[in-house]
Amino acid sequence: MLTDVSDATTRERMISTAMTLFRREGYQATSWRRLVEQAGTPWGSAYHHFPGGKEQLAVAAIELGTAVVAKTVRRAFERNETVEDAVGWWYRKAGEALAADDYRGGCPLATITLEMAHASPAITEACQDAFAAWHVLLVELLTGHGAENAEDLATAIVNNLEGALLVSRIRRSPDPLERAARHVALVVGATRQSRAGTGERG
Amino acid sequence: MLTDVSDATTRERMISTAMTLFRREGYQATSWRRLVEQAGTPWGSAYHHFPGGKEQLAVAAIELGTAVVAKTVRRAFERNETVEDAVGWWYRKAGEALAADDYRGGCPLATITLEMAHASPAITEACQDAFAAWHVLLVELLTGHGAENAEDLATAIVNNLEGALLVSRIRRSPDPLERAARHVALVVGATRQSRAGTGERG
DNA sequence: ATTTTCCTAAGACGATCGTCCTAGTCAAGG
DNA sequence: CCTTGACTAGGACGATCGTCTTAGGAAAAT
Repeated sequence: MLTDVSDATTRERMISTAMTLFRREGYQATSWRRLVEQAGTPWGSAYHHFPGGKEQLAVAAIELGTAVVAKTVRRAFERNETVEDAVGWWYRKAGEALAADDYRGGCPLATITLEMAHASPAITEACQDAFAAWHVLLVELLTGHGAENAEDLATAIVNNLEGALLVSRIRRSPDPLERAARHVALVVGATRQSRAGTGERG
Repeated sequence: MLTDVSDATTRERMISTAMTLFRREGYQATSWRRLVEQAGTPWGSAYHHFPGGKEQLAVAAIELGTAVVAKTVRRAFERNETVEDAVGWWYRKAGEALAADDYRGGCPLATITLEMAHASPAITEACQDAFAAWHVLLVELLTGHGAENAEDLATAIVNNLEGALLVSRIRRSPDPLERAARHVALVVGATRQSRAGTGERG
């Protein structure tokens, strides 16, 4: 009853390609036909793997995007001791990915979120879950690293990244993202001062 | 030859409705037919007023959105003395408009920016001009109000608003936007402290 | 060998899209 | 009167969309 390897491969390639195309061009501009062509997956299998249609594919792609971002966040806090360094690493990684993709990418969920926020309940819910998951994860990591007002800080970190990704993308420049990284690092540092901590990086 | 009143009315209604629909549902989901139906303008006049097609309409709608936001920013700095109050007023206004529109709206340019950033050069350029105009305007107003690092501050203000509008919209809650307002006010205040002479302590 | 199950090929289907076109209305200037 | 120009009604056009269907092929199970 477990899915075949080949089966999972076709399905996963569709989801992965969907995430990429939704990120680059959005939901509406991504058609099944162009997706299967880019993914190299059989066109006849679309509604076999996704009987719920394009909407179901989108939900799966959103869940993948959620996991990918969450993984990046966890890695950022694993490889860096202070909150400033972790957030800076995360933002820098996002900027590098954006530039490497010739400013076609950005947040994997931002475009589809704005497009479908009121058009599809299923997609809306998936996007809500994504942002909620990121927020909870960030609060947990921030608290674990001794941050004071983790709720406010997590919101600010996500807000700044989303906004900076948008502005950097349309400007085709890493500048807004880099400014955002310095901005958030400064805010985190200022917050920590009130806590009278150690604040020395290894 | 100046345009007729009736002529301008039809054209302007089309542009205004386009701005609203592009903001709510994006560029791809907004068709000419639904637009003229909503605007109450004649369907046969679409390519008379916009021979450049939907793309030309979009550019006009983006320019309108640019002007509308710029007007709000100017008003914010007219009605408030301090930078904190001005930005807080702006953010609060954005949050009220978002909630009043049942969280369908947000930034009038964000969705179309993400959708068309690589699909249409004309629309891309219009969006670039918009963000550049906002940035220049903000730097000018911030500098006029005695802010120190106006470039960084303007970037942070726009980044936070764009991100907060996205997150508030998908969460259907004013909370991220309100947190962003407090966040920016705090940052502006902290920046002003350093201008008084006290630098970093540690 | 035969049945069952999973997957794919290929396209039909109706709907909707952006665009364009032609005939016609209407107001103003001769 | 007639002419001219701006504007509109209404639909045709080809393309593309998401969805669904039918037939067939390839393993796996019996």
